[in-house]
Amino acid sequence: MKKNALYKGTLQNIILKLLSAEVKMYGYQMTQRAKELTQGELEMTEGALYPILHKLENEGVIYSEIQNVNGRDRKYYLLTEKGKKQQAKQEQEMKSYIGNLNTIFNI
Amino acid sequence: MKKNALYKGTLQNIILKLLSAEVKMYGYQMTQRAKELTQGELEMTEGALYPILHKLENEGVIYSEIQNVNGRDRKYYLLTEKGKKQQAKQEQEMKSYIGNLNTIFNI
DNA sequence: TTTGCATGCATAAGAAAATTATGTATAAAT
DNA sequence: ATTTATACATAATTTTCTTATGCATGCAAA
Repeated sequence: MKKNALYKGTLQNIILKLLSAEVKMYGYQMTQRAKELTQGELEMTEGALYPILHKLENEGVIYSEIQNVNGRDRKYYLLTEKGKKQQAKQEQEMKSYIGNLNTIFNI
Repeated sequence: MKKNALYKGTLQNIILKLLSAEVKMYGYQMTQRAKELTQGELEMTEGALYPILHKLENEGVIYSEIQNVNGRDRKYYLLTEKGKKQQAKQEQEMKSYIGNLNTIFNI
């Protein structure tokens, strides 16, 4: 099985959750945070991450601010008001999903 | 979001887990059991289910027995020895996965 | 000092894993 | 009689990811 196969379909929700827990985050930071939260098990690839971020920005769920740190540009993302609502909704769906998995795997 | 989007990548594991909890199961029965265990949230489609079953059978993870019940044929599936080992392994991966999701969504 | 690794963003091509649509067939219910 | 539930199957399409590639900077080790 592919390393991140189980996370298919959950990446967008994870990204929004990470964003909701901070004032702002940049892409690379999200990959690192996901990795540390899962003890290295979830390695978000850039090929998956950046297209999702661009799509969310196009939908008005997040917006970005370029910031220069130590002579390097970082693209920080923040939730919009719409995004905060959507995040809360999707978090509930994730909790329901996790509950269902617990039900199934604790038969 | 698509109804079963979150379950993408976990279907095979769910099927094996369901099989491990019974002596044998047939396809349609799996869709019904998945549905009742999740209060109707997970509706496994046949287009997803049957190809997975055929693949698992080709790999020697499960085997099948046709049985006629009330004048109708049912194709029952059972785990092979190899399948039982694989199921146990994948169940551990699922528990780790569920644990990681809990970590992320309980920040 | 240059070589490699980490940081940082981005996109294209391809693969994987589902959905949707369709087909066949029987049993039970309305 | 007609719809709904049961039961299996596959093809076409879509979604979502991986892999590969490209560009660029900072830092540490050799």
